[in-house]
Amino acid sequence: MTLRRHSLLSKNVARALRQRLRREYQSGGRLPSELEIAQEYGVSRGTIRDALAILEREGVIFRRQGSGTYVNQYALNIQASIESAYEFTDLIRQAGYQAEIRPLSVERQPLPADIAARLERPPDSDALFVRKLFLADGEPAIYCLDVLPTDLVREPYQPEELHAPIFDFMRQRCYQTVSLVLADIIPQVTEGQLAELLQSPLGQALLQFDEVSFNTLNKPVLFSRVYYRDGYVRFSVLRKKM
Amino acid sequence: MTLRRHSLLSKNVARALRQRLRREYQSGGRLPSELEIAQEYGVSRGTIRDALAILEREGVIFRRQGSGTYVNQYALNIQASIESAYEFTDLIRQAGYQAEIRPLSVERQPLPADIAARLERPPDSDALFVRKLFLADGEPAIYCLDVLPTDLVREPYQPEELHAPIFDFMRQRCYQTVSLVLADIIPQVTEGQLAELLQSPLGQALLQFDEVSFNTLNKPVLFSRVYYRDGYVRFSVLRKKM
DNA sequence: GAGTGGTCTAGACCACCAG
DNA sequence: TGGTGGTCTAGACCACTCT
Repeated sequence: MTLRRHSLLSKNVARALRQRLRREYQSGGRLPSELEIAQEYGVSRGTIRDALAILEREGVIFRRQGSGTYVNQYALNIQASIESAYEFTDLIRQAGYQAEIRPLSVERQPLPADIAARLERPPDSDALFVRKLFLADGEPAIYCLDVLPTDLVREPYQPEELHAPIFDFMRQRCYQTVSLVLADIIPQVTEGQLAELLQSPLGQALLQFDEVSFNTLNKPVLFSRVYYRDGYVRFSVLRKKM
Repeated sequence: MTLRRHSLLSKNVARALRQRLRREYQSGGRLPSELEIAQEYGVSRGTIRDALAILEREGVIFRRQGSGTYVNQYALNIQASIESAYEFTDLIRQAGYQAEIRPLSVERQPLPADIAARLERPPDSDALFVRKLFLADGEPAIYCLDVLPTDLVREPYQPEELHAPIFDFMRQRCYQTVSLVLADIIPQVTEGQLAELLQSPLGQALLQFDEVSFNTLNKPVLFSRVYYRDGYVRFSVLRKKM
């Protein structure tokens, strides 16, 4: 069994500090010095700095050399950080709505050329096309098309399994773990079928994400095209100046 | 004078490695072990790990415990990483176009309530409204409105100075350094004035960024609303699974 | 079992900020 | 001038991967 110590001391401290910030520093303020925190948690200063680095990357704190470590009260309330790959249902719930999945279809089709190229597969090779709709308080909020090359599937499965999150399916039936997602952000306008599916008026703006997912060996294993209706889910980005 | 050593050893190594990757690892591959790299550069393993951590955050490499450090050839060619705050002209140039700035207007107006709230200012307090257009190969690509509270301006200035990047103006005339930008990503449709300005047909999709910039003390100092025409600049996001 | 990355420690010196 | 964060070192042990 994995020991608690390994791989988690700094992360544990980061988690503890994060909770403490939400409790005691809602309106900002300065943290104790790194040395004090280190002594308080009984770890070395380096470990504390690792923990603080995690929180700094999240934007939750910022540091000023010679002065101290401060809390960023604004970053505590970001709706959906674009850098974390959440499940869609989590996204919807975090935005304050009741989440629901509506499976639409599962088909086997040949890969169109553009998707084949991004998956580094020969064109017209066989793939699973899985279409799903995600509802927020009963209203369509997210439409998702997943394209999975058929030859990756290693185990037999029930069709219903494709209604669950695709990453779970890939782990269990393809032995593929996704570790990285490269997404293109594309503004889009509702038209044609999309209007019906999302019950969105023609000409309304949407956010389209074209995503390629890579496994731990950095090979592309999944293409996804996702449409977000504005209003239900909104993304925030934290840009740091260097 | 600041010594070369301080604050830069790991960043220097990161830069050197980044260049080396672009030269020698365009199609992926495995790096030497951390110990070997450390000896090669004559630094400790900890410093190498700091450097590799920078590259890993950029997505340029990924590591597999017990196996090695590998190059991610896909992340090398991202057009515009959404997490770095570039100048607009850089964005356009990186996309392969000739960049040009066209100043539109500078006005003093009272702050509307929604922007005032995000800047934590009283409504109707005075602010500078700076409007600019950025062209790619002569075609409108980005429209930008900057809203700067007037009381932040500390030094007299020439109107032309507001044609330069706003962050430069803030540093020089307001003594304000922006260290963090919080952006909301909003899909939008061309309409009204925007169509004329961007010379974009009505009903075309745009990307709108609503940004609040914070200074080093984490106080909001600038609101910006930016519209990107799709096609000229496209954003990519790298999502890491944890 | 040998080699890799992941984590942690203890100590040092530096640049920066504030009183 | 004392305290803070920023950086670097040398060494240790661990879990994981590969063969």
